[in-house]
Amino acid sequence: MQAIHPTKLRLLDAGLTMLLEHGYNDLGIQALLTATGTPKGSFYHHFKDKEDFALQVVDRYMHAVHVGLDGCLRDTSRPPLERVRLFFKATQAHYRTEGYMGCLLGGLGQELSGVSDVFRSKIEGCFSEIVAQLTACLDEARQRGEIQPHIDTRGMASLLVDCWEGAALRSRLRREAAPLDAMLDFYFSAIAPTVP
Amino acid sequence: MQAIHPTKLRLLDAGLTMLLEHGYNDLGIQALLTATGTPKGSFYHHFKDKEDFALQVVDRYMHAVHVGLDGCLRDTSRPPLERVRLFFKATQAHYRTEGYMGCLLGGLGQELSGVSDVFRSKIEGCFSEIVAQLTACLDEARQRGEIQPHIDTRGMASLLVDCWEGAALRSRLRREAAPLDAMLDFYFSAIAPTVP
DNA sequence: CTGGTATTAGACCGATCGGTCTAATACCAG
DNA sequence: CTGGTATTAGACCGATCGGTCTAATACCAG
Repeated sequence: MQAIHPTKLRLLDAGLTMLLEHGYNDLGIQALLTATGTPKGSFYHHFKDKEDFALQVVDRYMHAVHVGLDGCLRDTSRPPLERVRLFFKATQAHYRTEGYMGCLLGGLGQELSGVSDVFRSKIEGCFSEIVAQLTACLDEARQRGEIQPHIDTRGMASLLVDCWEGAALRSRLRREAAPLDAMLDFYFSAIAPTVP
Repeated sequence: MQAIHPTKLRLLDAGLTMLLEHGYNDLGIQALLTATGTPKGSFYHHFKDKEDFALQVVDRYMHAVHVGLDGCLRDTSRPPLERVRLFFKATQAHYRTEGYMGCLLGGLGQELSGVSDVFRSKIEGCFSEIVAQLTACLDEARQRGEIQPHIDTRGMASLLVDCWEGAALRSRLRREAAPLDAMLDFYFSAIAPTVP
């Protein structure tokens, strides 16, 4: 594995924050260069074009997501459903540090999927990777009898991700965590009702 | 009530479709003018600027939403929960006619809320209008005992809208209705479980 | 130190952006 | 028909966009 050149890393890091705030079309290359003190030649040395850059930012974002998923979902000291919930609570905590700007995948997905099949399939691919990880954990919950045996775990994982993205949008609009909490409470009480 | 000038109407109608597909920043004024055969002078006669235009497109979108809400939710021949569900099924049918491009509010909300407080509060205002209408209908369901009496109807209405938006994004990414159906099935079976 | 490659530096490019402006024309009230 | 206003028409504007290019410089292997 080749180390990432520090200049490239700086651009990708700034790109994540700036893409989250501005989206794709409102983010000018020049603004990125000014913010990071990078000359234009460096940018086009490390990236083919703006699209390539944004796709690599998404890759880095997804790398972080996978680290989070692995860290939470493989913690066998906790019951599987609790691990899933912890992952989303951790994600929520991360959103807070960014000022509740929502999820990069949701943002770019909404902005670009009508216009770019490259981004559309890229983002859809990211979501389905996340769904796959969550599905495995829900399967484990089903095996342990924590959720009912007839449940379609893949469908339930997909639903969870979808609803989460909706709550993340609302959280972005309101700049607060409440919609995320409400969504998680509803989902988990519905999937594993506490029997009185 | 003053009649809307036909040119303005043409621009607003085309704007709805084009904003849904392209989003705000990727939609050029010139593209809109070419698509509608309108000279630039007309555009700036009817609209102060691009932002004013987009906000008026949102107003028209919301007008249609309110017509749909009124049409469904006031149909007292059906139980309230069924009316709510019918509203979303009708919305889903409308998405289909646009090729599953999702919801304009979700699209513009994601793209612009990080960068424009005008749009952020506008879109949030739209969502809370919808939530208010749905809340009234859920209240009616609660009165009739179709949902449990302790339920926070406003919270449940807000949640419904949020999850719907998430499912609409996924539907946009996948260009199909499945995520919308899955979300509605889950929500309604959770809020009013069919007792075996 | 030497030579070759990776990277930086930023001037420069055409295209397009949103928006302005003036003159021509359509429309409508009297 | 007349006069005044609403609307159309599109040339034009500066600013900025993403991207290219060449020369200078940094870096690293031998």
